[in-house]
Amino acid sequence: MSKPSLTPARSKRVGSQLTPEAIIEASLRIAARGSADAFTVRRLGEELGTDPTAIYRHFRDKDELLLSVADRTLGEVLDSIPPGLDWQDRLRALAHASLAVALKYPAVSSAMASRTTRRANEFRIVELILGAVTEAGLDGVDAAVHYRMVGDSLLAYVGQRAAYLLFDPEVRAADESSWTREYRLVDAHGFPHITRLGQELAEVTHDQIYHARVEALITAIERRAQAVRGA
Amino acid sequence: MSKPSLTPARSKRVGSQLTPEAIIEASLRIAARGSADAFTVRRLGEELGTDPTAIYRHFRDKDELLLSVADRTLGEVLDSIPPGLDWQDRLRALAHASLAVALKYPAVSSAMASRTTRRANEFRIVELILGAVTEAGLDGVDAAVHYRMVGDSLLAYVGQRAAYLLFDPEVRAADESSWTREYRLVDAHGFPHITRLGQELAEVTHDQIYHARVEALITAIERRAQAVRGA
DNA sequence: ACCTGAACACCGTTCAAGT
DNA sequence: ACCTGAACACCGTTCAAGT
Repeated sequence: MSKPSLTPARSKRVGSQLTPEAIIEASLRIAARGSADAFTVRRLGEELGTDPTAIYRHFRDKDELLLSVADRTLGEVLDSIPPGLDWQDRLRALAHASLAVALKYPAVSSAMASRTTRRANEFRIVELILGAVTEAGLDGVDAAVHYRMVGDSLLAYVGQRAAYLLFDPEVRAADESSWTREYRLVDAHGFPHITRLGQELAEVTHDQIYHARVEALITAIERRAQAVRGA
Repeated sequence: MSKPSLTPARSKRVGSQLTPEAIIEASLRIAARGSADAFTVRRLGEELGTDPTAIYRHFRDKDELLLSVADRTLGEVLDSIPPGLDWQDRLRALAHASLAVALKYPAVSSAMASRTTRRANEFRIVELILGAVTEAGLDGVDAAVHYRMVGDSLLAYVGQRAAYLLFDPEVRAADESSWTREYRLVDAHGFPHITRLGQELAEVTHDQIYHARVEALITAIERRAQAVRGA
């Protein structure tokens, strides 16, 4: 990672001021490098060609910057959801886009798994989910609770996947191989199910789990809507 | 946090050696203090009355210690699941116990949300979930995928709740109040659903969301079992 | 064989000093 | 008004030195 000889890092900073916009974009570039490049204040200074502490002139602290950066990634999620879908496919498209963006910017998504940006694009996603559960037939408390179920679950899922991407390669390798190593060595009498399903457990894919988790949310909404209609 | 005058911190370390056991127990005591006391190597040294680096004689690194500590907390989860429940109630009891233990040791649960301990108590929990989905009527790939759906979802959920507990009080306060502040100020024409459901969104409880998320998992298993029986 | 403690390579953030 | 850079209070981990 030694500097190339021409420009310091990116824009020359030709007398021009640093802007929140430029800081957010530099953050996205760093985050997009995944585990290869930690998203730190010092690294951000390098990327911007300024002193690391210069960002404190534009953001109160790193957390406030993170919220702004995260809301920008939510914009990317929204942009990739096509119009004209029914509520189920709208939620499927949201899940798909959320995962893609989370894997693109793992440091951001991982840090946001328990958080709220409280910014413009988050409002739009909330409105989108509320529209979906409303179209499904829910209202009032039911709509609010099922919105939170969907929103929190998606956030948790993509955050879980993103965090995994950020671990040391050797930690990840050890976790990944557990189904073909530690779990294959368990006592057959004490653990009959693990023994019987060893092969299948080792071969489960992220895609299968993703599908099961997303469809479980949709089914739950359909179920509740049916119960409400029946009453 | 100045030392009291009598004993250094806990056991006197009366010539006796440090043991993995003592290190794990000290870790659990620190983790149980929540955000009041960060789970760091230096803090662990204080708690044990030894030099912080002494633990490297017993664990390769902090991650390996974390896995051992986490597996101990899984033992607490297992101990609080009563016998004799049908598969649905067994999963409900597992979810309930997992959340309770995660909120008791937030630093551990938060760090484990994307991880595997690959140790004894984890094997027992996997066996428990596989037993439940088998009793529900699933087998082979279906059993494996639905086990992962349940296991990963519970881990993500309790990790999400635990991580939230560890944030600065002011960060948490800002996130919590968003439903009564930022979300109440959105434009009514651009965000009709948020506007209409503002009150309900602000009043949703953790309990309601937890219930919806856990029941969604159980329903998904029931659904798949019905589909398999029908074929 | 195990523990100590200095040291290293990192973090986020503050604040006086520069322009 | 904004950026710089030294400094502070932290991290996890290594390694030579002690016992």
